[in-house]
Amino acid sequence: MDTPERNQIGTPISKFEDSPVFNYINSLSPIKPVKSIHITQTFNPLNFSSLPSVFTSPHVNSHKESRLKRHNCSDPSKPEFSSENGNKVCTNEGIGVDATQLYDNSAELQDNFDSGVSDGEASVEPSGEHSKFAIELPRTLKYDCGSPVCDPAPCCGTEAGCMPASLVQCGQEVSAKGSSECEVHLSEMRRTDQTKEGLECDWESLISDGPDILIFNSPNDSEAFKGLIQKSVEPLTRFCSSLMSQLPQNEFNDVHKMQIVDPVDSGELETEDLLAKPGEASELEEIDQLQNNPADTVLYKGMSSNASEKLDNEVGMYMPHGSKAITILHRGMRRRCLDFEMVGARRKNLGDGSNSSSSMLSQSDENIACHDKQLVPFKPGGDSSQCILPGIGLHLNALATTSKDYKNVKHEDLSSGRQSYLPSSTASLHSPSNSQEPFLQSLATASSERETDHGENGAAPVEDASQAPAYQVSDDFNQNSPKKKRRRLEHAGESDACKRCNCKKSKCLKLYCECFAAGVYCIEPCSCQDCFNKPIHEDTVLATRKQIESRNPLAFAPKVIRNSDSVTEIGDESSKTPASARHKRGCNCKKSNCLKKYCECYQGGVGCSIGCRCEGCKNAFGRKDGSAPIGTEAELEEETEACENSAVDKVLQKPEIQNNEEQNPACALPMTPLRISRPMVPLPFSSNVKLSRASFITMGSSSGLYTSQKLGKPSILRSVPKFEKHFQTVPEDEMPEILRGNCTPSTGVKSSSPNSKRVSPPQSDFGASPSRRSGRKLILQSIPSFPSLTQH
DNA sequence: GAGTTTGAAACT
DNA sequence: CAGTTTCAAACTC
Repeated sequence: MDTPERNQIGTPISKFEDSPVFNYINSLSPIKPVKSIHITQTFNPLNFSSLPSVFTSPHVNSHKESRLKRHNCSDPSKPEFSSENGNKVCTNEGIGVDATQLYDNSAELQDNFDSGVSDGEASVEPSGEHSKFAIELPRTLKYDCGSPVCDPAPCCGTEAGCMPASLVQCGQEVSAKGSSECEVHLSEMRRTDQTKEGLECDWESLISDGPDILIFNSPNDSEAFKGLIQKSVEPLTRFCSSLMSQLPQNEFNDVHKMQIVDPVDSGELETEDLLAKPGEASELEEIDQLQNNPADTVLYKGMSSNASEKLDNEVGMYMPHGSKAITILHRGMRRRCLDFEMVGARRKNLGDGSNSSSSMLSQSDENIACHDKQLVPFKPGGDSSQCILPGIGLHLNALATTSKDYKNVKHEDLSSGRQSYLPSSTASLHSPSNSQEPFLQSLATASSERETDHGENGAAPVEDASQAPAYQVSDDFNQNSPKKKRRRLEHAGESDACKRCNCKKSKCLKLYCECFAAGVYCIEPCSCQDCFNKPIHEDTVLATRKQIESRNPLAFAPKVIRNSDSVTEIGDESSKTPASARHKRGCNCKKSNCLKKYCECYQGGVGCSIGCRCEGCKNAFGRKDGSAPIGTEAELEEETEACENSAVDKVLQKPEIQNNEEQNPACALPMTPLRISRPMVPLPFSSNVKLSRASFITMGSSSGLYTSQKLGKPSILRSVPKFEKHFQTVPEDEMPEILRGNCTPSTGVKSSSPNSKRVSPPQSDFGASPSRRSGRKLILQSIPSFPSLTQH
């Protein structure tokens, strides 16, 4: 494919169509067309516009679904287009026509990429717009990845933790399939949310069936990375991806270096610089750097030679960034869903793993496991959610809110992660990474070294990472009794990703089980009996989840929605409820006065709202009547109450939490990347309930994420600040989204969900309230980063 | 560690 | 939709 096609890439689509090559390609396997379509979509700015829709969640899903169907019907000629493809196309919406046109191009591009090494060049050649676009995406991704912690951390020995979502997914997908397919899968995964169960099946089948070797085929790691990125971003076209792959790599490399040298500032500066210089020049510079930095090239690109083994490592290296970016988009979904789904995928891959290098799989698994473990904590919260993140469920939220002791959380996450065998890396990824960030930061230096090593020596890093946490793990193991667990949770941050349940009759397949509710698998530390919430019973878990979600679409959604302070200020309810965040459904406390953890609001560190049906509410975070103290007041109250109650934990922990939240916008805003991701992610999971909320994350799911960012020290996260702004705004959005989707009658979620009653109040408030509007505006603004890319 | 309390989740 | 039961966490001793 070295032929003229490359040159053509940059040329207008029309030319492609006319070109014989185009026709030839069309005649070729249908598969390519699909991918191409996918890619094309990514290019089209409209696609980005579609992203927002994704944010909307439930009702959005419905839209997408309808669209998908339409597309599918429209493209009967292309049997190859599975529902998945259709979905993809649909997501692009307005793009439809363009997609078809680009379709061919994309195919060509793919061929070129496949051919090999030339990718980057080819991608570069394309017109400035595309290239810029591609570049921007990577940047955005970086931002998303955002939290410096996450990025660096992954690189660090802790990779397991960091790698998480992106790696997990990428690793799984990549390992199992090819980068190209990974893209498809990612899109599918997104879609799955949107699409219905049927689609899920397809997705799974694809994963399982997917060529194991695509990765190997990929000329270099960059492609795999690209794939990941693309997956995350769908909108990117292949050549764009190629550009991204190069640029991102460079950037990433630089970032890593910067981080290593000066973890704190370097990251941000770079990101800023990149942002400031979106132009081609920057790209060229980056490219030049890559070329000039043999080491980097070796790390990222060099893989091609030794490939399989190194790929994993490299992928891990890359993935964090790409994955993060992706995660940002998909975080919400991934947290939980990823945990479960991904696990399944991974299993399949493992099962099939025999073909590809076992070593790679094992490594990826380890990484994933680590991530999962981290995630487990959560939150899912993201990162997965993730633990995603801490995923996003209560855990995630709690994590976000309670990010009490980052260190503690980290320990738990890590320990739990290691101990537990969590397959779901994706969901947890987000959250986990975040949660771990602090910890990672502490390890930063070591990690940085590891990264470098890692890039060079794939396997070693992983082992190191595993080892590093080991000591922590031991601690956790020592504490198995419920009380100990409790203490752990309390100290570590209750919510943190590692939730440990003690279920005896529910088999951990009901929302009674915190682990299950958080979208994470139970792990060793759990004292549950007859536990089915394990990867082994993935099918059962998924089925149960679906069932529960069918009853209540929001069942796995984060229970606590946090609004930014600004929003609260603006918001109508917010005025009433000082708390920055609100419990999704509201509590129903009657005896605890909302002063104990029996109260979900209190547990989540949020004030009670109108939606609460509690009696005698004295929630320190904010009373139902709105008298609740805001900010300092709340803290004071808490402290006083804590003193009264002699709840030492409360005094120590909660105040911190509040402080964290308020002080750190990111923290305050559950929105951390995870949440943002959530919105971005197609809640559509509806079909795949799994993905839907998980936020992880939280962090849902990806709960861990929140904490990480919040907790994350500025130094590491510095690069993040900008993101935080976006996120902050986003968080607001998130609430609205959740609420919207659920609340708005149109969404239908409400109707379906038993909780709709409870939910509705807050929703209505948000919807009507100006605050909410502001939230949207913010969202739009915040989102721009993505759109900006599209604009080109 | 055992027992009690509590409120969400699940069921009818 | 309301009421009841089940469940597991939170809490107390």
